[in-house]
Formats: sequence, structure tokens, C-alpha cells
Amino acid sequence: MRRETSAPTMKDVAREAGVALGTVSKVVNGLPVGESYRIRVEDAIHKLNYQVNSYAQGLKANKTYTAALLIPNTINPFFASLAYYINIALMKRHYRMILCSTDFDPLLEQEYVTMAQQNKVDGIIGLTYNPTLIVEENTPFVSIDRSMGPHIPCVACDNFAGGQLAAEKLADLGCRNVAFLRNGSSLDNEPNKRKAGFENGCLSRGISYEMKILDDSAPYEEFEQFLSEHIHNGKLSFDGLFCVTDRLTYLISETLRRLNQRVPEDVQLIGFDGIRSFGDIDYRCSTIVQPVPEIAEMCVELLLQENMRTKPPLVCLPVSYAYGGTTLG
Amino acid sequence: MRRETSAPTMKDVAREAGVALGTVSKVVNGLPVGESYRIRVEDAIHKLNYQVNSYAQGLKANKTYTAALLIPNTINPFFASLAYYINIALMKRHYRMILCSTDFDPLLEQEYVTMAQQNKVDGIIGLTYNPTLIVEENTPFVSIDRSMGPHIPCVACDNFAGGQLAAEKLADLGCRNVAFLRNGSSLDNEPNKRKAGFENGCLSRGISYEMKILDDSAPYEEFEQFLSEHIHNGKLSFDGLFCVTDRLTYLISETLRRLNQRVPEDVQLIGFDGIRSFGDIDYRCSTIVQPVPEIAEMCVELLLQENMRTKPPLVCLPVSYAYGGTTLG
DNA sequence: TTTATTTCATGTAACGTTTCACATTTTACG
DNA sequence: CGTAAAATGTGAAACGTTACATGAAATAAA
Repeated sequence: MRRETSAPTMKDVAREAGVALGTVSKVVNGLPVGESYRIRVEDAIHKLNYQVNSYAQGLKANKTYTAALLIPNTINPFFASLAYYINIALMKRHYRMILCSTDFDPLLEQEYVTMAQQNKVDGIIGLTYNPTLIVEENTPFVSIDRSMGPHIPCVACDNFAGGQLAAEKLADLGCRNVAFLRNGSSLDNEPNKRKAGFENGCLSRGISYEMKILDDSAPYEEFEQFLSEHIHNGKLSFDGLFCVTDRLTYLISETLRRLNQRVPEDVQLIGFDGIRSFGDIDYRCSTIVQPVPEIAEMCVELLLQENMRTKPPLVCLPVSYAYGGTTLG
Repeated sequence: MRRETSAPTMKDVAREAGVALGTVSKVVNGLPVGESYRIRVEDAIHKLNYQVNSYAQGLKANKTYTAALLIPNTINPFFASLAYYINIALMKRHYRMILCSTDFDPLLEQEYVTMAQQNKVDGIIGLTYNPTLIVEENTPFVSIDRSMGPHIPCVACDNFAGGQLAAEKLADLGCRNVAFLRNGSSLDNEPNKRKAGFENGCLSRGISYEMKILDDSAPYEEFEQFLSEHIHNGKLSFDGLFCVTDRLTYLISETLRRLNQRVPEDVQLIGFDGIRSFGDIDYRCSTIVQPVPEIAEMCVELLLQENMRTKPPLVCLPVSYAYGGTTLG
């Protein structure tokens, strides 16, 4: 007679081993228990192929060893690598990770936060774009790249230093006329500081610079137009460009090719993020590299409050420069 | 007096609204209930900011609306896109997804399967490399790219047709001497069929071909050596190469560049997967595109057994060719 | 051998839901 | 207006754990 109908419970194990329920619980949780009892219980567990029901555990303990990660998607390599390293950091601590792809949709973000809270996750890590995202007071939350108030820690790379580094690098490589190109969310987030850092770097090196900032809604074509307008007699008036992401850098390099400008001979390009071909081969462009593994680790540390110090409002992690073919060095 | 200590429960709502527990449950689950009662309960829910505890629901119902996805990582763009589309397909059905990055480690794969079962997930989707992976009989499992026995459905693109298409395409583009290059897992999985398909295609078009198959442990350098050996008087004896993945195609194209062979003028390259720059821009190389969104959708459909037909052992989804610069068209 | 003390298995209550038999109210009909 | 039938709210039991108070057995002391 088969009974595949439902998985065995602790009660089944207790019956099989001829001991009390509490004894099985102790064995399962490694609490002290008499040698002979332990063996009987362990045998029964093997025989029945028993596995604890972590939903029952979660209900009882009000602790689920589960965290939710909110990111727009895993298509963009930067988000994908963030997801990977956060997953690893959580797994290392025996936490499960629920992945929530928000597609940049503020409503979806809110929906997932609510879902996560219902699911009684132990915490949420979010790279979100909803300026009025409501997170329950008693759900730990760590934000990436955007400050969400004094009680919610934010982890980001040092975007200001990154901008500055880009400017200095371009200057060192001989550029005298540079520009900063930016598109994406117009929200007040950390990546915005790349602009100020770049500006600061240009000023300190005494090179002239221009800014072209496009928000979400603007079509990419405006960049193409901007660049064409700066071409006189076939020559681009910029000898260096700093693009807000590696993705934009790639698009710009394609545009420049169409405009008959050579990269890096005529104009040098520096991006931001540190994206590599197929995730782990060479850099797609010369870039300011975000320390993604460290960002991930820091998010998880803060989320699980491993050190009970008061949470800092903002953690800035150091960036570095990497050569990737779109500069002279 | 504050009571932020713990989240409100149904019992709290019932007390607040002055109704019975069961009535609250009915309101929460949209079951018929008297208008005046419904309003009282809904008010109480709002006032207390009540949210259901899905762990308690899961315990009671033995259904958790959660699935686990096992993939090596989200660094590799193919896996990353798989994760994204599966996530979307699950979310659409109000299922949560636990992401498990296995790093190609068979032991870790087994660990995650066990974990998922303890977590009482409603099912597992896995792209795994453990030939002896043990999955409990009563946990639905859908495998990607590898057949795991008659009772576990496997979803893959039509790898044979893909190989054939690559051969035909190369032949159409004028190639007469081609080769197939493959590295990666030596497991008997679906992607292995690319070779047979390619062979078949070459034979039917009457072009000569060679195979260079490297397994996991072989260093990439062997490809470089293989190619050098086929260069006579500076000229490569192949005019077309079919590489098992886009990733390998990229590495090979770099190697060819070092060997002073021009792509696609001297030798045309076709890869497999359909990887795009930054996930959504242009194809990194000419390639056989896997229908990732359809694969994802099919996995989820089979997992949740939406159509109660007996599960097919293998679902093959059609591939297509996309131009990406490493061929003449 | 008896008593005091320690050790450790036992079994029940509780976690927050859902479900279902039961009780109560409302509606319909004669 | 009274009774039967239909409609609907109630509260206890159960899901599979953990924790704790209880009691039994084993050990140590007298």
C-alpha cells in the first residue's frame, strides 16, 4: 500500500521511532538528546525520507531565512551581476532569495514590496525607482543607488569619485575638450553624482567641458544630434566623452562610427559600471568599474544587521578605472 | 502605548471589527459575506494595516505559490535572460521565484533541490549538470536543455535544427570548408545535438567539415592551437566556423584577429544562443537564436501543469538565424 | 536502602491561517 | 402570523513546527 499522498511529518517520524514529537524536533535541530534516542530518530528520518517543513518553521519562529531582491531585470548585465553576487552573499548565510523583476515600474515595485511583506521575508534589498515607495516600518530594507530616508541604509559605489576619476583619466590621456553624456531616470539618485564629480575633475585639471543630460522620456536620437552639431569640417570638437553607463558608451561609440569619428583615435570614451563581454571576459569599453561583489556583500551585511552598530545612511564603496579599448590607455 | 512588536493577525482584525475569525478569512479571500460585515472588516484591515501571513496560508493549504529556479548564474547573458523571462512568466501567474545560483556545482545543485523541497516549493525549474540529481517524486520538476528521465519534462530549443541551419547558412554564404567548435560540459544534454545537426547540414549541402570538441577540463588554448595548425601560408583552411555558443564565438573571433584572419572576410562565424549587447541592443555575432521567452513560458506552463495532458518528455522550440556582423549576411 | 538532585523524554500550547459543522438570522411561503 | 427553508455568521479543529512546563528515570549523596 502506497502513501505517496503527502510528505511525512515529524509526527510520522515520532511514531516510526517510537518517541515523542519534541524529541524528533530536538534531533532535527541538533539539541542535546540521548544517544539511543538520536539513533532511533535518525534511522526513522532516513527510512521515511523526512524533510522539515520550513513553512511551519517560519510560522512558528516568525523568521523565514528569506530575502527579496527588487531589480528592474536581469537582462541588463549590471543588474544581472548584482543579482548574482547578492544571491551568493545570501546563500552563504543560508538565506533564500526571491527575485522580483520590476521592469522599472513604480507600481510593480510597490506590489512586490507588499508581496514580500506578506511573505514575511526577513528583509528586502531594492534598486528601485519609485520615489514614494512605502515599506513597512518593521521590514528591514536596504536600498541600492538611491537614498530613501534616514532610516533606510543606502549602498552605492562612490559615484562622485568615479566621475572625478573619469575626468582625470581623460585629462591624463590628453583630452582638452570633453563632455558628459547622461540618460536615464531623472530621479535624485546616487548615480547623479557622477556629473558633479566629473565637473569637479574637469575644473581641477583645467579642461573645458560640456554636459548633455537627457531624461527617461527623451529619445536617444538627441545624443546623435548633439554630437552632429559639434562636428565642424568633419571633426568633432570633443576629444573625450564620459558616458553615464557602459551601455550608453556602446550606443555612442556606434553613433560616432556612423559620424565617421574614430574611437579612440579621434575621441576617447569612458563609461561607467564595468560591464564585461559575456559577463566575465574583457571590458566592453574603458570604464569606471563598480565593485559589484562588495556592494552585494555590504547590502546583505546591512540587511541582516550582522554588526549591531546603528546603520549608516549611506555606504560609498571605492571605484576603479579599467581600460577597455575606447581610450588610449 | 505602542504595539509595534508584531504584525497584526486575523484575530486582531476580527476583534477590531467585532466579527468572528472565519468572517475575516472570508473577506480576505473574497468569499461571499454580508455587505455590512465586509465593510466593517475592510475598515479594520485598513486601520490595522493588516497583511495576510502567507507562511500560515502555505502551511494550511500545502501550496506556497513559490517555484525555485536552478541555473549556474546570472552572469552569463543566456542564463540571465532565462532567469528574467521565467521570472516574468511566474510572476504573471502570481508565483514567486526563488533564484538558486549553482555555479555549475553538482553538489550545490543537489543542496538547492533539497532546500527547495524543504521550503515546500510548488515546483522546480532547473538547468543542471548533475547526472544523478535526486528529485523527490512529488515535487514537480522541469528540466532545461537536459533530459532527466521519462517522468521529468525537458524543454529546449531545437538544437539539431539549429546546427543544421548554421551549416546551411554557411553554405549559402559561400563556405566550402567549415568546422564545428565546441567546449563545455561533456554531459549528454540537448545542446550536444548541435553537432549532429551541423554534420547533417554539411552533408546535405555537400561541404566538407571538421569537428573540434573540447570538454570541460580542456584549456581554451587548444582551440588556438587547432586554428594555427590549419593556417598555411597565412591562410586559414576554413572559410566558415560554427561555434557552440556566442561566448565561444567571441573568444574565437579574438583569437582569429590575433592570427591575422579577418572576420567575416576570410572566415565567417556563426554562434548559438542569440546574445545581444547589453542584453537588448544588437547581436554580438551572427547566431542561431534561442527563443528564450518561449522556452521560459513553456517551462512554467509545464511546471504548473496548466493543461492536464500527460507531460511530454521533450519539448523542442524553433530557432532562427540572426545576422550579427561575423558573417557576410 | 532511602532521599535529594540532576538528567532528559514527554506532551501540550501556540504560531496565523482555512475549513466545516453548527447555530443563528433572514426570507419565503402557506 | 407561524413555520420551513435558505442564507450566512460563528468558533473550534487542524496544518507542522517549536518551546516550555511537567514528570519520570537515573545518578549521587547520606
